[in-house]
Amino acid sequence: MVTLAEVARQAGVSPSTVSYVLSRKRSISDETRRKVEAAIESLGYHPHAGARALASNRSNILALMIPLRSDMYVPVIMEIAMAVTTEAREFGQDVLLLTKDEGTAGVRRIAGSCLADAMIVMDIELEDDRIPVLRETETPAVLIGLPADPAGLACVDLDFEATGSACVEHLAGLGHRDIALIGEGEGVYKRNTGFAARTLAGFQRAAAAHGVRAVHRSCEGTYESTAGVLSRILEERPSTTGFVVQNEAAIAPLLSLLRLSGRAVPEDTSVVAICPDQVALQSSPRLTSVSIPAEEMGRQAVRQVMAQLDRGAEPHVSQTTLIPPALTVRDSSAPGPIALG
Amino acid sequence: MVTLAEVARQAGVSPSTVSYVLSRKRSISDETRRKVEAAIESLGYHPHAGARALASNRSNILALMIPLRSDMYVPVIMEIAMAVTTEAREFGQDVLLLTKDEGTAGVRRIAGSCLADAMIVMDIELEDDRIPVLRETETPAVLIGLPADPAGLACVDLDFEATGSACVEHLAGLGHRDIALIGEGEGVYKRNTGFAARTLAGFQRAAAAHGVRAVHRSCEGTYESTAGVLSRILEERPSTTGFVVQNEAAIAPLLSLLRLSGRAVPEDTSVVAICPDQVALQSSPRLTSVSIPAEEMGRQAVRQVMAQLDRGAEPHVSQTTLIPPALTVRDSSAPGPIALG
DNA sequence: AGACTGTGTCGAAGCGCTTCGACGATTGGC
DNA sequence: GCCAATCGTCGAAGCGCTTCGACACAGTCT
Repeated sequence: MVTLAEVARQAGVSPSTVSYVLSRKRSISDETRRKVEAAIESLGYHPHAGARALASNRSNILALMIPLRSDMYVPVIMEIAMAVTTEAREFGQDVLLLTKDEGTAGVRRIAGSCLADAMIVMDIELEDDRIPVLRETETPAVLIGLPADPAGLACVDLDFEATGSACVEHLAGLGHRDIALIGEGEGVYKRNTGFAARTLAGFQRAAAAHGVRAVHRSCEGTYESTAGVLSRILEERPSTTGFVVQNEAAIAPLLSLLRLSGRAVPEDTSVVAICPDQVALQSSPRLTSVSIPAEEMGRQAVRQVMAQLDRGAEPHVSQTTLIPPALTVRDSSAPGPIALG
Repeated sequence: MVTLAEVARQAGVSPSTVSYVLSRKRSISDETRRKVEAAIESLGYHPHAGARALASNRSNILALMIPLRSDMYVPVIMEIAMAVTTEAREFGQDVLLLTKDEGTAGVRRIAGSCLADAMIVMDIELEDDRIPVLRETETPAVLIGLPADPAGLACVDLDFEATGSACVEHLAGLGHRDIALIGEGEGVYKRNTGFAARTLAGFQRAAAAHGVRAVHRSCEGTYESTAGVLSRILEERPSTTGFVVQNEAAIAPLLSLLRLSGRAVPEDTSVVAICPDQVALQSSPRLTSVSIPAEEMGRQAVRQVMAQLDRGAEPHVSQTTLIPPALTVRDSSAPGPIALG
């Protein structure tokens, strides 16, 4: 182990000078800086992380809590994790991986041991029990997702309400007058993250604003469940020509069911999905979709958390960052009844 | 921040006694232990990670280096990462997430700063440049994958050679006399991890042993490339009735191409895949497959690395753990020409 | 010229923990 | 009942770093 003291000796300066060269917290003459940097280079010095954390009360570590097993599409989680890790390095931070199943005890452990300077928490539930602990321990934190009460905490998420609206607006703009939202399973609306409910709200608001008739059905995602949902919709509203799908698992079944029922996509029926680009591109036809901005969310989360750390004890301005949806038009949506006259 | 000293005061003992209660490195009377534990509990004490790392020269952190973006199936990487994290917690360790793109500099940084006690390195290339650095820095490490020269390093991987053999044996046992291996793209055989080459070796060895005619073609995984490979195989060896596929991307194309060419699976042609269970189960028909034992690999890697840490300076017995393949028979393989008489 | 203000550097204290040696208090052997 | 061994506890010395106050020196202003 090469220590700061050895660097100092080699450079012919005192240890504190080396420290100041590294931290830039005091001015250092060019000559001294050069000597010190040369010594660091030649010895291959790296500051001891533990010693640094102890003395400075900063570990330069961000804890990232992710779901252990998830209903969410795994590659999205992975992409967020990678974006967080990459962006964290830009700030000289490392990332500690925690699993959600450590729960509140995990949060307490990290906060109590000063293992990490801050936390980024994924898979946020509406009434997430980690949130009160985060508040109580005063851990700088960013949530990826939006809880019922985000007061005092920074959040980053896709603007699902705008997403719901955007899908409706796209379809309405194409002349569809009857549209349906095929959503997540029942449970997701109650229990979980609230994103589903927010999408629905945006969907309904935009439908009302554009004078479009809209129905919403939750769907378990299996082939059978999707078939049931679809046939019910078509029975009640045979004139339905536009579908918005927010359910990874239901996408493939929906497409093949539409085909089976003789409704060509996009000629007879338009489909807009809310899903990762990868899924939209793999489908046939390639889907018009609002993508899940995984990388953007990861980056934003890190930036927010670093901003919190930098501003230190200053007033806790917790902002919620809702990333505006980006709807990409592909091959699954086309003009509907009105436009066609 | 509650410190060990405060716990000591509250319990009416000296700080060192509290430390020994925690570390169990010296015997402590039951009464003292109880008092100390009560104090810890009531104060919600967690040892300061940095201070502990500094004093004990152990960070209780494992660094996990994973590919940033990968050709590999992302959920497999995720599953390994989750298994590593979960298993690490069993040993009281946390996991630091690094990306492969930090390369040798990343390894040096972690080793030099004592940020982690050991490394688990994924996505190992045959001549991986991180390996010499791992040796040179004497970082305890486990590789997930098998490099050309694993000397002095512990490795964990699926036994791909046995996997290749197992697939052949399954097909041969069903009476198939002409079989083909549809493998990864050209590049993978040269550049990369060597698993493809090992599978091929096992495939060929078993074919020879069982007197089965075997061909191997690499495949880029696109629909077109798969079509080309398949038609070439069927042209040269029209009697081919068994396929082994080691290429995520080629599975779906292969199945639909076989269907198009009028070869029913499994009635006319048997297919065995080497892929995650999830993929095998999603396909239609559900595929007979050798799964990628992601969780097992993650767990094993942690156990190995902890064993290295525990045995400390003792002779460096680096063992390579090859996980035996498990072939699960599903709906894509059935008796071939011989068995049918 | 003297008082003052910056600059650049140093010495020392201390962050919270582990661990070594020391030291009473028991205990056991004879 | 004495000596040695053992047990349970303590005090103190660091681990490698940051950071505060001090200080020497040079330049600026009356």
